[in-house]
Amino acid sequence: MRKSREEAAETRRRIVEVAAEAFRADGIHATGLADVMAAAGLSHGGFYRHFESKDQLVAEACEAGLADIVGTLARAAQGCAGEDAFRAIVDAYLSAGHRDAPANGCPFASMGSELARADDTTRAAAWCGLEELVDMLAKRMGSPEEEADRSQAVFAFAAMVGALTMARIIPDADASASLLEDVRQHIEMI
Amino acid sequence: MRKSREEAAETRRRIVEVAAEAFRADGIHATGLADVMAAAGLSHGGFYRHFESKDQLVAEACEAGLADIVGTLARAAQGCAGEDAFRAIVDAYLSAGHRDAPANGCPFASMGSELARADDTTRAAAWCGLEELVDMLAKRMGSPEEEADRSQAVFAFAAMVGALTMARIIPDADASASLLEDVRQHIEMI
DNA sequence: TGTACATCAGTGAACGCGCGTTCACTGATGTAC
DNA sequence: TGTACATCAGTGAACGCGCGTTCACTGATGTAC
Repeated sequence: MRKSREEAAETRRRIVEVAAEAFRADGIHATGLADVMAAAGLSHGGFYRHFESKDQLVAEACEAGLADIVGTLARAAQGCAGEDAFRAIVDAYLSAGHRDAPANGCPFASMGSELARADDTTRAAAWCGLEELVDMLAKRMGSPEEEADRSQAVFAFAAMVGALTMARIIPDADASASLLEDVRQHIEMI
Repeated sequence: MRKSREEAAETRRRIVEVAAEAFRADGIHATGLADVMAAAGLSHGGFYRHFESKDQLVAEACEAGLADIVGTLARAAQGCAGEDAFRAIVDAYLSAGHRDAPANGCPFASMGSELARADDTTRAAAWCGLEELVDMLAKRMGSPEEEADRSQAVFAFAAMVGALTMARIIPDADASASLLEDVRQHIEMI
């Protein structure tokens, strides 16, 4: 039953991808390795041929989820220049679509409080992703000073993460939507 | 071994209090009922004399945690008037002390992503607490229009929740502190 | 007020279940000659 | 290029453990007369 090296690498990649979705959809703790392996079309016994532990998978899945949202937001800004690009990113992040599809969205909003308790490797990966996201926003702010751009980008991103997290908690659809809209408008006035 | 009605009510109150701390410290999923009951000085078998399910405890603990942070922030603002009171609340929320003591802090920051997956009762309780926190901030903003105050308070609180969540994820102490400081300064310029 | 009995807060053991992890096994792949 | 053998990706069953929940039991509290 041995698979070729390329097939094995593809399997590993698929496990990380599936895990990145499952952890964001259901939470890290609530997602079992058997769930992940089944979603990848494998029996769970083979997990340890690819990873040392669940923690290692969490770290890699976190990294993958961050690369995912970085890509999604970059695509949302494509074709827009300067502040329009900034607005496009904020709009995409604070959209009902993003709120309702955590599995493909921002790991900070979908697993933020679990990441705070994750091990050093995972938190380092999360930090690295945060820097990418902040840089991405900062480059599209266009104020005179670079330092000010970065600081504003941090502020904007914090508001985005908090708003999306709370929009998912609020059980009332209208209240959830108007929270997103409130925060969107204020960020775009920065 | 039966206890008096008052003793039983006190026991119940203690279980909720202890759970509110444990869930915020370690997460909802990672905290077992046996842990909670042991921390309350009880064997875990007696849990169902007081609650129908873990979910019910989660809802009540969420409510208790929110009342906790509302009280803490109100106390922080005591003796300050108008915008000084607003600033005092923001400072307390975005402090290193709050970051390093999640067990007694804001449930949105410590369990935000888990609350998004909680049942309707818990999410309703969380929403209710959110309204209280936003009102509390709004009343201390002092702009001409009440509507504008509320909208700014929502924005400020979203940034506070996002900032604290990320400050807990970032493994580097300096970077964590400067994120809090960045966001604090921007909120106080609103 | 005193007595008889029902109630029920809390104990401690047990339930079935799913968790992360391990392991013997399989057979196709990769390697050495 | 062909053959012999080592490697190892994936299977499926099992490990010990902790989970949420249930239950028989205890004895002090509350209630009815």
